[in-house]
Amino acid sequence: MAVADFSQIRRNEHLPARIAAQIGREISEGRIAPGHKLPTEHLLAKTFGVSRSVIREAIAQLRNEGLVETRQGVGAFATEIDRRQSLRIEQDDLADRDSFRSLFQLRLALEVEAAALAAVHHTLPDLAKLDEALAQMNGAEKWTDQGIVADLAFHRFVASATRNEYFLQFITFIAERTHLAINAARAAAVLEEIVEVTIAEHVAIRDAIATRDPAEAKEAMRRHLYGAASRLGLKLEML
Amino acid sequence: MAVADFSQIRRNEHLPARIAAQIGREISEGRIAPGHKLPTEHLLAKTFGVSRSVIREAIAQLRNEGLVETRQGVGAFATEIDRRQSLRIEQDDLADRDSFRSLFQLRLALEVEAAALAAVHHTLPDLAKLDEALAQMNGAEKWTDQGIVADLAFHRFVASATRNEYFLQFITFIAERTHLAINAARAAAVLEEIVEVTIAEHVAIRDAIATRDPAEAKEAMRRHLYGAASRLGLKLEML
DNA sequence: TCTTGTACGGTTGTCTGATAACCTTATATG
DNA sequence: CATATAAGGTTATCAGACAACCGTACAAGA
Repeated sequence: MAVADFSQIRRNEHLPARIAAQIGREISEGRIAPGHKLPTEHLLAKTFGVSRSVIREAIAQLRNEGLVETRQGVGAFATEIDRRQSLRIEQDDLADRDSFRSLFQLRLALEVEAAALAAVHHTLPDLAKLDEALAQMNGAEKWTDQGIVADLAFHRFVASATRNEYFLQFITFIAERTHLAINAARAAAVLEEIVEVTIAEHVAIRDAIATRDPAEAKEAMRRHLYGAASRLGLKLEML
Repeated sequence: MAVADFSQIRRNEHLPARIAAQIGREISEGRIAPGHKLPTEHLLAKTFGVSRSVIREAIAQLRNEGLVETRQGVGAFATEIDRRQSLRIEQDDLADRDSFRSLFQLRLALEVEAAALAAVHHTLPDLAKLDEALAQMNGAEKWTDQGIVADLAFHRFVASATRNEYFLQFITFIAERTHLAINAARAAAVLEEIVEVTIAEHVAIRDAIATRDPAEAKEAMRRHLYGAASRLGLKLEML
């Protein structure tokens, strides 16, 4: 684990990223209202005590996120809300237990529906992939990340079997975020329990999908995610 | 309508955005594999025929998306998939009917669950906001965007009443994307039908939430979104 | 008085060149 | 063989200049 610790040392964030984060916060917390103009690049450079090109790189980042739009000769403006082009999940936010639970609750909604869609749309190669992931879970040694990798793969294959690209993107993204957050919390004891107990739950999901039973697939996925949340000490709502 | 047409003229995209899009495509289409190194800034500047600072701004954008990570003195690398920090929905993709239906199906899963959570967690001010949005729907003149604005507000308030920040962010984002796509398709005739027919459906959602009945809230939201999809000519799956 | 054209000042977009900081590899030394 | 140093290459930041664009003010003409 010592080597892993060193690899987790965080490189300092570059100036443009830090400045973009600050300006982004000003905008998302309402201190710069939508449609309003940002200070000029020259003034921002003086204010932050950096060169203008650092400011330009920061604004390029914000522009890419859709938080800011620039007009040559005029200035940079905070956009109206509906111009935002991406959804971000800040990993640091997930260190907060309530935020983590909130994301897990949202993941539940998506994955339960995905299980039902997979029950309808899966193909034989999809089933083979699920079986492969199950086999990797069975072979996973304790105290390693291998069980988690197999778990992520299982969920990714379920999402892929929906034949819906957005379910695949969203579920893969959210599942990875939640697992990264679990890793960061270093709940090593929880990892072991997850690996052992959830194999049966994953098998139940696989079997419900294979028998093309959407209601049972939903139920199996629900049981699995509630179980996972419970093992993580999270209290989800079953509605 | 003529004035509106003129306001839609599109500004040329700046060089860094265009270059970031090209490099991003190379990465997402697998021609630059995860973990592999990009050409140096100097070489990219020569290849694209631009200055190095344009390249740096492009890379800053890609870095912000998590597609690329840079190491000073070494180079820029395409990231492993799990380092991607945001979910994007490209508006152009939603011009494709199947993609639009896929996103709508995902929206269904989220909004149905949100209605149930709102039934449990809403407050009196939440109900007042829902009523306000309903009043705006009633007052909306045909052939304007006002009905859509009220509809978006209604869904945003439902999501807010879940008391779950991620439901709020995700639902707001997806609802706006779908409405922008509808606008872009200029289905003016459909707009009128949406505004008139769906008020009753929204009222049913509001009432189920107010009576704290999660199952009924789910059912009401389901009927609303299936109805909306049907009016848009989309065939969703009810599972 | 109203409309059109021009000038001016300010701001963003891009370019050029330089140095700092970092990383990797090769070579020298004990 | 292990450690230290040098060299070369690359990114990160800085500074300055000019191009392109925009908004406003003012002048000229109808």
